[in-house]
Amino acid sequence: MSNTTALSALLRLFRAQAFLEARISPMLGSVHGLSLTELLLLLQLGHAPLRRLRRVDLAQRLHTSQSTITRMCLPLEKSGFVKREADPRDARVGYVVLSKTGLARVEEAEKTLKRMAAEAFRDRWETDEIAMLAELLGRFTAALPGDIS
Amino acid sequence: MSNTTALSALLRLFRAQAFLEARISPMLGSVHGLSLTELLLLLQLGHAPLRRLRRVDLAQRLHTSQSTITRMCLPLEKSGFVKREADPRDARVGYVVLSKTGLARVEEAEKTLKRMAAEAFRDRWETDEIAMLAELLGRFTAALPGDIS
DNA sequence: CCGACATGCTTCCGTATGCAAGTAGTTTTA
DNA sequence: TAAAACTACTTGCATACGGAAGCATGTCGG
Repeated sequence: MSNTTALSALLRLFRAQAFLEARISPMLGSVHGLSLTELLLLLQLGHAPLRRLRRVDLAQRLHTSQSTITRMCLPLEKSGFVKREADPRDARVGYVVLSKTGLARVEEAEKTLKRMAAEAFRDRWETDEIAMLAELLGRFTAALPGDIS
Repeated sequence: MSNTTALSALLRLFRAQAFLEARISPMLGSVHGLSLTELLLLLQLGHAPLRRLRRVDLAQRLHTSQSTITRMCLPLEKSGFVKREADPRDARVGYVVLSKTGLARVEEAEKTLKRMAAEAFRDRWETDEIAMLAELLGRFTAALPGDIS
């Protein structure tokens, strides 16, 4: 039954994510002092026009809540990786802008992540199979804003 | 470059997981009163021999810490879904056993999850593509114990 | 023009989680 | 066989997160 296949794919997706996050997150933290979610936030900013996004758009792109964005940005501001910027047209919105140092940091961390991604696929994977996996996974969020890669 | 493809696949995996969890988890909670992680825990027990597992094995299968298992089991015990059982050979280990009511509940919730999985793949997916995705994702954790599905 | 509603963000509170330390029990080793 | 090392589990502490409420601002309809 196709339902069973769909369930298997879903369960394996959750399992693979937990497995990969458990391997990648500690390394990322020890090398660059960034959590995985922080890196994903900075990557979103790096790929956004003018390297800046509204907080509500960040929340949507990361599938998280606005309050999480608010709190995640505090240490990133203290570290100088992002800066706050107001919108002259609408006083409600607060942009999160990636700074120069933030850009440098995210590029370093992206290299590390790229290395670990290659490591995760090192055995048992052909190049076209990795591309196939990326294509299939991309279907879930291809229509949504914020598709890095 | 193959590194870039691997990075894309990894980023899309994280993104797809966040997207799907955001859709599935609230539904699961409102219908069955279970969080996604609780359901995954109960599913592990349901597929284990004698419907029971040591806490340390549960932690390994769910890629989480032992302390999380300890705390997650408390409300599940209160609800009567799981029971504690000692090992006569080794007084250190505490088995977590799925009860009758727990089995019934997990089977209901599994049906819901199966429906939502089918829903997630409803558009833009052929049956063999879903199977392909499941096969590819399974490679990450196929060698590890606790592969449901 | 102004009252009602909508939007963007922050704060408060409850919950979930990992890590380190602590406890109890088992295995290894000298 | 006794001390040391290891294992399974629990607890304390710090952190991360979501949802509801609150606040400021913007928009719409009469």
